[in-house]
Amino acid sequence: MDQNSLPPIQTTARDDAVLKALVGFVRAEALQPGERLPTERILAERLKVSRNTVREALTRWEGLGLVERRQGSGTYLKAAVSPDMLHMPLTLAGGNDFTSLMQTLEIRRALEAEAAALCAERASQADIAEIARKLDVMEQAFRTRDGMSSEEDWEFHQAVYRVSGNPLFEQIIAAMHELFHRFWEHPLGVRDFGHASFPYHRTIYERIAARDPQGARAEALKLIATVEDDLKRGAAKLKLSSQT
Amino acid sequence: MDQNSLPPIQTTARDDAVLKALVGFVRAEALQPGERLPTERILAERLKVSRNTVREALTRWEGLGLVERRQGSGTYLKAAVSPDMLHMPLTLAGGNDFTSLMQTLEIRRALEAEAAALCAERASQADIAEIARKLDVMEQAFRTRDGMSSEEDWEFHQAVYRVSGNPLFEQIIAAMHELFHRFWEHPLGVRDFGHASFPYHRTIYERIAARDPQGARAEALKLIATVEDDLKRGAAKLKLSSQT
DNA sequence: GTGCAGAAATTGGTTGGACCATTGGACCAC
DNA sequence: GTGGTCCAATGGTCCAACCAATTTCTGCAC
Repeated sequence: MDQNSLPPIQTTARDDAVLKALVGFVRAEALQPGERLPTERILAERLKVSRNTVREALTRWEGLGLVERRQGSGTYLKAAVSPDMLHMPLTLAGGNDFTSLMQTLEIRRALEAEAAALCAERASQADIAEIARKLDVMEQAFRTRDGMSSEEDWEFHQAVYRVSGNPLFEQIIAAMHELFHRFWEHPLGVRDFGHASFPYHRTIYERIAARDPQGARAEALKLIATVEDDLKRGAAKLKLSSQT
Repeated sequence: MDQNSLPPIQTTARDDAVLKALVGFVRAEALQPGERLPTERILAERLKVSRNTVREALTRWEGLGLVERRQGSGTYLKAAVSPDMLHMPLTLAGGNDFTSLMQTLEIRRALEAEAAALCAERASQADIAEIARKLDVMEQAFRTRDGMSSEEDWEFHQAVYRVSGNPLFEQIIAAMHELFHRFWEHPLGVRDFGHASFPYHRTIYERIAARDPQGARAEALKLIATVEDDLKRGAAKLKLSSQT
């Protein structure tokens, strides 16, 4: 017998129903991220459920990053919602040690290479100009501040992800970026972290502008490789200093 | 001044505290996935908080897939927890249409290529033998059932992810696989879906066994390309049939 | 009128207690 | 054994109140 031919039935799902109603409300009112949604008390009254149930539902959304609650102020939409949303909560074991950073970098290498390749395939002239702009800003910041242009660097990469035409790239990387933010800032005490990766930003851009997916992929791989080297150098230095 | 040197204080964070206490409990009791954790009432009493607060905390964990609640039975651990867990909830807009599947495939292509390359770098002799075993099972299933060896196919890929040495690959892909499970089974009505990708499983294995990261990466890219072609064919067929 | 301190209303966070719905085991009749 | 009934345990929901943070309003001094 096919296991799937007799799925478990669904009897009650109050808070799920609340969330579905809320999705409908957001769409009906065309709420944008940042806007405030009705208070818990009003929702409870309108939906004819207890405030407690509303709170459980909102807690779910908060956990998924869809909504932000501010005591005394209200509950605010943080991201666009749609009826056919798919949730993919990932919980990664491991803290901010060398291994975890390395593993994160491997994921980033995978996504970065693919995003650069897709970007080279799909970028319009306007997209290419936009990326060029971000690159200029980044290089400017790099020269004036001599490195540590992490904010502008991030914007350049974000632009590449966006132009790739696949929002999943940006979402996944953004989630990781937020998690490891502190460490991208001061990773293991290596002062010139990311210095070596600088020239590859331009080469990636050039391959994208030349509509060369394979080339863009290769340059992206090189960029991440330099970051990995930096990381290894930092780890080695740490190990050395801890032995003294 | 460094923004991070003065983090906002935590006046109230009851449910977070509950979760932290729960992490401690799980570790202290060495609870394994599948085991039951204390009832909400007991937790509330022990932690000196209201049962409602406990429920909100558990709702968070449930949303993250860490825990499963069964009414009348109890709350069960669904995944390993650790103090330095990192949560990365992703919500993907768009349903199970062609575009979404295509975007998912692009992510998979990125990760698959990288995982195969890492696998080729790091696999031990035992690992290679394990992958060979999965490959044999898959090819066997393919021959006897003439295609549609999705379960065994999945196990082969999982083995590659595992041997890559980076658990993040397996986690991310597993989450996506679960989401799109129904569609990997019967994607857009294409009966021989995945047929064309069959030979590349062996070529990937061969490149891994030969310790050839670049080759493994290239073969993995080819494999996903065939799946993408299948998907496009299916979409075209659908479009055609909807026009009649 | 303007500015500002303090009161008041609003809103999410927490509490305690109650009841409902489901589960799973114990027990019993057949 | 099979099938039923009962019962205690457990998660799900509800209510009413209060706490804490925030926002808004009010009224006074100038």
